[in-house]
Amino acid sequence: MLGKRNHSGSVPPNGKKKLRKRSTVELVPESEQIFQGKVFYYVPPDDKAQPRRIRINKAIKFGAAWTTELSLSTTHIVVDKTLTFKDVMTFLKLETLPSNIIMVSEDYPIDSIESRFLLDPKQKQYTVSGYQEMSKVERAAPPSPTMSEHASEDTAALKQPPSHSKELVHGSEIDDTSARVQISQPQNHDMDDHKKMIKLARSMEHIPINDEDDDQEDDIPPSRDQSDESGSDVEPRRPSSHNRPKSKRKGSRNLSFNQEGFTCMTGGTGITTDSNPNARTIEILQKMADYYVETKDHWRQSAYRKTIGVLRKQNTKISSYDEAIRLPTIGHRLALKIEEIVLTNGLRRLNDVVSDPRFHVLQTFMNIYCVGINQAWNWVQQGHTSLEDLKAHVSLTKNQQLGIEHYDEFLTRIPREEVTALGNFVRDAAVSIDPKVEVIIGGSYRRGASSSGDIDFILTKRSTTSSQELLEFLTSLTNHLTKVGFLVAALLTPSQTGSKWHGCCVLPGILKSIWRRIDFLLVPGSELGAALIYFTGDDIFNRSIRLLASKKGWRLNQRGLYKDVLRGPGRVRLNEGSLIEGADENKIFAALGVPWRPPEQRICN
DNA sequence: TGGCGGTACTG
DNA sequence: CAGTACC
DNA sequence: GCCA
Repeated sequence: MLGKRNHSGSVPPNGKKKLRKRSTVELVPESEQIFQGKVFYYVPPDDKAQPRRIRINKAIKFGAAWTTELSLSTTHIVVDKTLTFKDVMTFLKLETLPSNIIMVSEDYPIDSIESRFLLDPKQKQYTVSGYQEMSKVERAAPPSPTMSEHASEDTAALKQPPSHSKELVHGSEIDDTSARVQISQPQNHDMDDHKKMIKLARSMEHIPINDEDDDQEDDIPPSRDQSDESGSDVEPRRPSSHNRPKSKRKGSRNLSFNQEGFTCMTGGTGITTDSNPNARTIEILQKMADYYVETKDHWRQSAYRKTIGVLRKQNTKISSYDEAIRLPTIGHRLALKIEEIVLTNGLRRLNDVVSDPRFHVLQTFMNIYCVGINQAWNWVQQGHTSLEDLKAHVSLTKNQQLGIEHYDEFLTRIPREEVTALGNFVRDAAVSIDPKVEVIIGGSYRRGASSSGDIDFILTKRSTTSSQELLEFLTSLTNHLTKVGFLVAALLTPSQTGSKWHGCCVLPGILKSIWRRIDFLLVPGSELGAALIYFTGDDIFNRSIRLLASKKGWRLNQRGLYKDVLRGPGRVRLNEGSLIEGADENKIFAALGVPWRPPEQRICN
C-alpha cells in the first residue's frame, strides 16, 4: 500500500538506504562484462521485489553499476515492464529524457546477457511502452490504463519520490578507483553497438585528468575560511596508538568512546598553510567531493572533505597507501585513491564526471543563493544550461532571482579590511540606537581569515535572557541601515520567536561597490557563549564538538549546553535536557572536557 | 550494520 | 513536509 | 566515504 510505504519511507529522515555491498555477487571474467562502465537505474529503484533483485544482481555480475539515484553518470534507465514511459517520466519528474540516457525495458539487460553482447536498445521489444508515441507525436497522450494488478502496486511504489541516498553498487570491491570507468559521454540512440564499443574503448585510454582550468586558486593566503564550503562532518579518529581512553572526565557517563579522537579536541593547527605538499591530492579529492554532491551522496562527500582536512594538516606529502591509511578518517578506499592520484596525477573516475558538461552546469546552478542540489539537478535534467536559461524559463523564488542577479558578487570574497569597515559601520549604527548593545563579528573573520565569504554579526546585550528582547532593536537597526543605504536587500527576516536576519549590504558612498551577504544573529547575554561557539565555527569544529556532547548524553546548540538529554532510536532527541551553561564560551569547553582553543585554532576544514 | 550536528526559515 | 541555509 |  502506498500509505504504508510513504510512511515508512519518511521515517529514516535522511534516507538511510545505504550502499548495499554486493560482495556476494561474483563477477564474470572481465572480458565477458558486457555492462562494464554502464550505470543502471532501475524503475522502481529498489530490489525489494524478488524478480527485480535477481535481474539487478545479474546485471551487476556482468559489469553494471547499480544506482538508486539518477545522476550524471547514469547510462540506462531500466524499466519494469508493467510501467509506461509516462509513468517513468512522472516518477522522475522529467519532461524530457536526457539525450545520453537510454531507457529500456527490463528485458534488455537479460537478453543482452544471453546474447553476450549489448543489444540495440531501440529494438521494439526493449522500448518502454508509450515511448515511441511520445517521441513521434508531441501530444500529451493520456496514460494508458492498461496495467495489471501487479503494476498498480508498483506505481504505488513510484509515489515515493526518487530522492535521498543513492546506491552505486559494483559487483566487486574494486569499484570506482579501479579501471571501471563510468562512461558518461552522450550515447546517441542511433549509434550502433560497434561504434559504442569503440567509443568505450577510446574513453578508457586516457588516464590523466583534464584540468578544466576553472580553478584559479587565487590567493587564499593565510587561513581557510568559512562559507566557501560547508556541510562536512566529523567523527572520532582512530585511537592513536598511544593515548588510551584513559580516565573518565567530569561527571560524565561511562564513556565508551575515545574523546581524544574528536577533531574539536585538537582543532586546527592555526598555522596558515600557504602551500601544502598535498595540494594536488587535495585538489583532486575536492573535485571528488563536488562530484558526490552531484550524486546527492552526502556522507560520502563528507568523508572526502574530512580527508581533505586531514591532508591539509600534514606537512609532508602523503604518497603511498600505507602512509595514507595510518591517518585518521582515511580508510582503505581513500588510501587507494590517494595513491592513485599521486601516481597518475589524477583519478580516472573523476575524469569522466568533470568532462561531462552537465557537471559544470550543475555547479553553476548550485552557486546560486538558495539553489541546492535538488533544484539544480532538476534544472539540469530539464536541459537548462545557463543562468539566462533559468531567468527565461523556470520559476525562481525571490531570493533565487537575487542570487542570479548578484551571482558573481556573492561569489566574490570580502577582504578582511572591508569586513572590518563594514563591522565598524554596523557597530556605530547599533550603538547609536542602543548603547548597551554589543556587536561581535563572527564567522571566518573571528577565526582570523584574511578574507570572508560573508559577514556574520552577533548582536547581543548583557542584560537580556531571550532573543525576542532584541527584536525591536533589530528592527530599528535594519530600518536605519536600510535608510542610509547600507542594507540593500533582506533575504530572510526573523519569525516572532526568531533570531536571525539575512540580507545584503554595501558600504555606502563607494562607487560600484559589491553587494555582500550579511547575517545578524540576535543573542541574549545568557546565551552568548554558546552563540559564539556556533557563530565562530568552523562547521567541522561545530559538528565535532556537538557530536562529542551528544556522546556524553548532552546536547550543544547555539543557545547552550544541556545535560540529561534522552535520545531514542537513531539518537532522536526525546526531551530538551537541562541547561549546563550558555553564557560563557570558556565554561562550555571546560564542561565538555575540550581544551580551550582560540578561534584561529578552530579551523578544521 | 547503522551512525555521521542541531537548528531556523521558506514554499 | 522537503529544501536550503547558518556556523 | 569512515568508524564503532
